[in-house]
Amino acid sequence: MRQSQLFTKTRKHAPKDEVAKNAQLLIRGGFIHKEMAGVYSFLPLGLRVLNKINNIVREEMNAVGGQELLMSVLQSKELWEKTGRWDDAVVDNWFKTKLKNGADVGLGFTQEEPMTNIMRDYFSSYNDLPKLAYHIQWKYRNEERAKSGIMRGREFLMKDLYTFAASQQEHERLYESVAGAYMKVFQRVGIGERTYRTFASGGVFSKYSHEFQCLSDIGEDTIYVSAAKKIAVNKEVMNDEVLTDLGVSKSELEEKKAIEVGNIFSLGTRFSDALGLTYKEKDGSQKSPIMGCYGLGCSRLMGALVEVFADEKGIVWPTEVAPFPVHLISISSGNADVTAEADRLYELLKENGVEALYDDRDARAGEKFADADLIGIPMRIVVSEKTMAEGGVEVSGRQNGGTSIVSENEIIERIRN
RNA sequence: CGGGGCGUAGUAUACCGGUAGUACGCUUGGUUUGGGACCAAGUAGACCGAGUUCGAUUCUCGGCGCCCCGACCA
Repeated sequence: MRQSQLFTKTRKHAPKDEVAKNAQLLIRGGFIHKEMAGVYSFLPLGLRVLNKINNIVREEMNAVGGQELLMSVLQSKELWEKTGRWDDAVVDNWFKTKLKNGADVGLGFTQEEPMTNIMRDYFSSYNDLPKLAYHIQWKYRNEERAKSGIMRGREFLMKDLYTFAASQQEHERLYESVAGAYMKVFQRVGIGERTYRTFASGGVFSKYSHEFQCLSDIGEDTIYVSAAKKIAVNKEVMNDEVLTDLGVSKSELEEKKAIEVGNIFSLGTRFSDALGLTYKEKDGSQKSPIMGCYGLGCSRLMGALVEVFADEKGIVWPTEVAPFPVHLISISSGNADVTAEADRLYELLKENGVEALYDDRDARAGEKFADADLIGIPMRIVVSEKTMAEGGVEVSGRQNGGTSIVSENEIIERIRN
């Protein structure tokens, strides 16, 4: 994409109504636009990042057998009354409204109920189990206090997967399988090393749930971590009993702040029972499937990546989620030969399937470099009089900054590695 | 929801009870051209409402909005 055509522009100053680093940098770079507290629109660059994250999540969910669907945001009151979750006294962050005919509807804050209800139409036999289904959908939660940019909003994009198993053993196998897929997602987006599967409060149907906590000083959660054992415990559930369960002593654990980027739960038969989701066992008996639910905040993860990787110059995107893999910059200084050469390279990249953000703007070098640093694309290719004289293009990495002159023949090869 | 803070051009900021200045941006012209150039001329602003006052952007009250700390976070 030609940067001159991009409708967004960068800004030198962060808006004064944002303190969170992720929001400041994402707004300055033209990735997001604030609509109101806790509500952001995703602009072309931001949407590209979000889609890259979604696709990684999608690939890993598919890899463990997840089937994607898309459930509605509008939710009927009747369904949620069956599980007792319509009541404001039970769930206080519903956004609710009414249809023209007066019927109550809510904007989905999660989808256990509709997912379970959908499966009623299709589950009939033990042969139908196990099943894993997920969607990536906007969630609406009327938070009393939105904060931290896109990390805790009232509207946010979340992947939620649900598993249906015929036995506890099968459920546990699915649970571990999805947990493994989560770690793969976090590895692919570059935070695998610093993300811990963390013991957290389980709710009614299991002793613990697991959170995926990414170490960061700006995190809202406090966890206790053993880097050696790769174990972590949320402060919420930290007590002697938990330590015994995990086989660690308090002295091995270090207190850290962390961002919750995922949370997985065993649900037992709470939802299948309440909504009448059953199947026939071999012996002809009617049984309720055992469920699990697995949330991963895609938009929050995007914010977390900014928080974790950004430096004083701007965002540093991990390669897999960068809006473009390559930032091509022409420093033409009015020299038409340089522009022609950069245009040609842009076309060459395109022909080879490499999507580049091409800074073809009529601007000075300093401005282009500063913008490139802010936008945070991992690989930079510069075409200028200097590089033409040296018979190549200049390649540098956003993270390490080291530059080298590379011949055009080599460049495609290099990008692919 | 308790506590605190803040609303001034597109953005960031300043001053002031007598209608607002600076920087960036943007427009025009010129000189520049590898790390946010320079000169010149332009452009554009007091959240809303009420009150006090001769006069309110400034003071008071209310509303709305935003941020932070805490609580909450299925």
